[in-house]
Amino acid sequence: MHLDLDAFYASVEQRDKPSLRGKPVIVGGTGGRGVVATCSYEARAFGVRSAMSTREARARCPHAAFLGGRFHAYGEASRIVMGILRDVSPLVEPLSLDEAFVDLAAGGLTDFSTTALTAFAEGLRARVAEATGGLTASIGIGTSKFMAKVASDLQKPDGLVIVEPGREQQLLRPMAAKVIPGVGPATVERLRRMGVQTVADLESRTLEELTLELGQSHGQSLWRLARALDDRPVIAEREAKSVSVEGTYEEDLTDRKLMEAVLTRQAGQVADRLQKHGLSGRTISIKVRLYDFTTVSRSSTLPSPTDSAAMIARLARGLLADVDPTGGVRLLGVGVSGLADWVQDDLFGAVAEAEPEAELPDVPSRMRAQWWPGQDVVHTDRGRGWVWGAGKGVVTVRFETAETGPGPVRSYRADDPDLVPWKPEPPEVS
DNA sequence: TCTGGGGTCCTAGGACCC
DNA sequence: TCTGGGGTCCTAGGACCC
Repeated sequence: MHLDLDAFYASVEQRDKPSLRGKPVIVGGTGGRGVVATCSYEARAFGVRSAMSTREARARCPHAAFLGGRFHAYGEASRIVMGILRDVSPLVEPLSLDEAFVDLAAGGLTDFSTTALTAFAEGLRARVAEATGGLTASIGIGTSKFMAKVASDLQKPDGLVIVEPGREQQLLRPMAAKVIPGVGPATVERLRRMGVQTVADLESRTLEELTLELGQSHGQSLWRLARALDDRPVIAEREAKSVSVEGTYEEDLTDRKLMEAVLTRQAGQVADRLQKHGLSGRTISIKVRLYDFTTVSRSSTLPSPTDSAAMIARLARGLLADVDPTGGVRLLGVGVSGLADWVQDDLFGAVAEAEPEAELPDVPSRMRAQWWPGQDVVHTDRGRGWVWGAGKGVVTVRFETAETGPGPVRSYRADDPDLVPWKPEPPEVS
């Protein structure tokens, strides 16, 4: 079963503010560069859609209520609904605040006749409405995740569709290929060039044709889904793989110092969230969207995971040095991936995430390292060090350990073949 | 003043290792 | 003159989803 709450954020707003009922409500970014997250059906009548720029939504529906969103309220409503679903079956896979798959066979349900499923689903929709103060949900039920999801979309809002076993292909064949999850604008265009518009067209193509055009993974997935072949299980608990914070600014940023300040603040927010969930990660990334909407990312992987705001900020600022922000930057972001569900002992705050001490005492006079001008941390094959100073072709590195604090200081020739310059270009050391 | 923010998954190339 | 075949890890970018 797939359950989808209708126009979720907008519906919560209309529930909580009676004056908004029956009126167009648009929730999303309200600034000059905002987009629509969700809108009520009254707003959809004016052509407003999710992901549309708020600017355009205002032009189409100037009298709508434009709201920034109260995510606490949405989270609360979501928790209530997910709780009801978990009453039905232990196998509930939330996809977002307003959507979930439920494995009905893993729950108590034994009668899968259409009559019994209809009664069950209508009862569930009534329970959701009652427990949430009137929110409506659309439900789809089928023999796979794919079919359930397709079904829940067919009679939105406030609908219920059950696709009986054996009828999958006849339902899918006339539909546009983009009903298949994973087929977005780019794939639609490639398929169109192949002469594929509908699921039936897709089904007529061989596995070889599709994998050649779309790649192994995507091609095979489409070949299977076009035949309604889908055995993906409902997975109740999925672990997070990354944590990130990003922001688009009303006006493009042009000052590097300001960008560094933004990254530093975002690193703090990322670290807070990591710490709240007991997570830490090895790979620190930044995302930079330039004035022309081109997006670049840079990342760097540490020898061991961190959840330290200072460490993440230091790395993020260092990564920015490798990006040319000429023309202005509209978005900046910081992320941490390669998550581990444990945190290293943090004896010295920001600088305590040293290598295991056993690797440090014997600091070699030569080592492989990554360093570039402006970077104040060096990762080596023997451990981590802080750049103490750099000049006259020499890099001085101070090593620290959690046990002893500041450790030995060593100098390395910057042109030493074993002190490998980090990309992209050999650094000019002045 | 076109085009959010939080994610996931995939691909491709290079370094490196045996 | 000719230079394998697996595998892993890392980085960058892109497509996609809600």
